[in-house]
Amino acid sequence: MSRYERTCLIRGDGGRAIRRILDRIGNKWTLLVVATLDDQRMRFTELQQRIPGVSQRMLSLTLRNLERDGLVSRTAYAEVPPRVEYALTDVGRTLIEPAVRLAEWAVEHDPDIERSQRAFDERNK
Amino acid sequence: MSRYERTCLIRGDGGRAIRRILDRIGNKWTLLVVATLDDQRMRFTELQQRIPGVSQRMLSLTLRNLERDGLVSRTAYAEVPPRVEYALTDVGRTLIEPAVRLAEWAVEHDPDIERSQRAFDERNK
DNA sequence: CAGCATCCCTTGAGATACTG
DNA sequence: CAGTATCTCAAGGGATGCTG
Repeated sequence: MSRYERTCLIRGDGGRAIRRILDRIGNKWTLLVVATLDDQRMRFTELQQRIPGVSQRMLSLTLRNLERDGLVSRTAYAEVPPRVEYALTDVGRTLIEPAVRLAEWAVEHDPDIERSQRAFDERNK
Repeated sequence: MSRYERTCLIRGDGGRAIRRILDRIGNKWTLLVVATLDDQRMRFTELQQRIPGVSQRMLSLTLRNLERDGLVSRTAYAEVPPRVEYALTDVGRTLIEPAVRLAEWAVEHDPDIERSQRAFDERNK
């Protein structure tokens, strides 16, 4: 793939492709939920325990959006007390790979970036 | 790399790694600017023309943050009228690869996702 | 247990006007 | 040309309380 073709994938259609995905995963909790469910299917409360800092409200909203997008499946069992299990779908699992690439980039270049920020702030203070 | 190790890259440190990168690139214009600069170094106005919809203010803010992070270099020439050129740094270029992966994922799975959304909305209307 | 409803505050981002 | 300064609005997200 040429350089032009690569960036066209991002810039194509006025950037709508990249916008759609960032609108989905760019928020605070989505990728954390997906990564947590990669281990195993899980109940609501367990998910909340494994994701430090997430509120009931935000976990609920995040899961509903993921279900709507077809990345997570929701299974409610007719029991008392209620039991609901969430799991990644096949499509949801395919998101892990590019997300991990991004995380690798973040971990690898974070020192450079922090150094650059300090230098910049020093120059412009 | 095991499944556990992969997702730990995302979830590690309470999700701070993924948060840092999403705070950087998750906004509306950053990846578009980076992708546009992948072609060639470019002046402010040219950049604005090539990125449909970006305002002067947002382009300015986006470029300053990218410069602060060390992903974009800014070169001002002492001329009248002023000329300023922006270009990707070496670190900035390394971001293209994972970003393209993400865009590929978006393009590939967008039909699935839109179908899932319509079905979800139909069920819950 | 697994949530929804409400309130509130902060941030992202657009529009407009001005400047070295 | 290449920005900055203000203003404004909408969305994201936290805290709290309630419920089938």
